[in-house]
Amino acid sequence: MNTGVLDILRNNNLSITDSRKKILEMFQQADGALAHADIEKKSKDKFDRVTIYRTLQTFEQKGIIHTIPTADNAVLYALCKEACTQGHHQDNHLHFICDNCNTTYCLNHIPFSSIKLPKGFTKNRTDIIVSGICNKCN
Amino acid sequence: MNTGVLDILRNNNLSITDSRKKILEMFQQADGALAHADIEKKSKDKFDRVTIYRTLQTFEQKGIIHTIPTADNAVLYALCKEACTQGHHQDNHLHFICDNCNTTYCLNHIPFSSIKLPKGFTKNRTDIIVSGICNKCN
DNA sequence: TAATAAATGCAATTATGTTGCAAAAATTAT
DNA sequence: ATAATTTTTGCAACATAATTGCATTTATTA
Repeated sequence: MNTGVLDILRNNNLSITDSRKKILEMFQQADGALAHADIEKKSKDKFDRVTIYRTLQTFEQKGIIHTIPTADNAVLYALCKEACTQGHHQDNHLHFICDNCNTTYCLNHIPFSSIKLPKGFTKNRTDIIVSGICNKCN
Repeated sequence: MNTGVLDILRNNNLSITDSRKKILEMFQQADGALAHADIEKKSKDKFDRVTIYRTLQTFEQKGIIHTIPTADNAVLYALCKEACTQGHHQDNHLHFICDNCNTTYCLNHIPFSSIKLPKGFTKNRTDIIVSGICNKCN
């Protein structure tokens, strides 16, 4: 458990601190996406709000986590499963948000055909967000 | 121009007010997506911020506009092209956001294969957001 | 045109995110 | 192992975004 977390931090040249370890563990255990607010709630009176913002930002820059856009103005973060490098995320997979329990799943294994854009458009990042009811709520 | 706006409001059982007319017109003229902030800027010292919030909310509920999730926590709104009814949006089309000029395009005509979810998952809404450089900036 | 219903604008409040800086912790060099 | 250096944290202050209640204004209906 803890070993993976330490490795991730070391591999990314990040100082090993309490907050980084704890927040990374949360993502591993969540097995889904977390919002800033979720982390704040789960780590009751542990870390400052600012620390959480900065930690998420650092993780995102390093390619440890990626953002998932949602329609309701709440940015979600999830662990990058594939090989992301600093500034170049490769998480072009599918995200599913349950309208009922609000859990966000990363459905890495679901394929989707690559999207052809009109002439003159260059693709950088693709986000597919499907919402509906998940298997637990159905 | 104005006729269409009035029809839309009437068809949705909405009182015809100045702000609703103006904001609807903005969407029609924009031919793309608008953020709350865009509307606030375009309608200089005309409507209260709160009115804009409430108008957008009303339009969204009625199925006149829909939200477009973005990675940078800025919710965008655009006119619904297809037949949306209250609470049931059908805007399962593609959105393209230019990383350079920030314009958001609704690429209705681009097809994409429908996405098959794992067993137990029910699909309600699909959002595909592609970001990159648009034809004007390329 | 009067009565009723709905929408607006203002003020106050809450939530969300950012910045600078001193204290604390982690890394490194000795 | 300890001291010097660098990085991170937490606090305070600030800035922005969004929500709520209520009185006034505007639109709809009778």
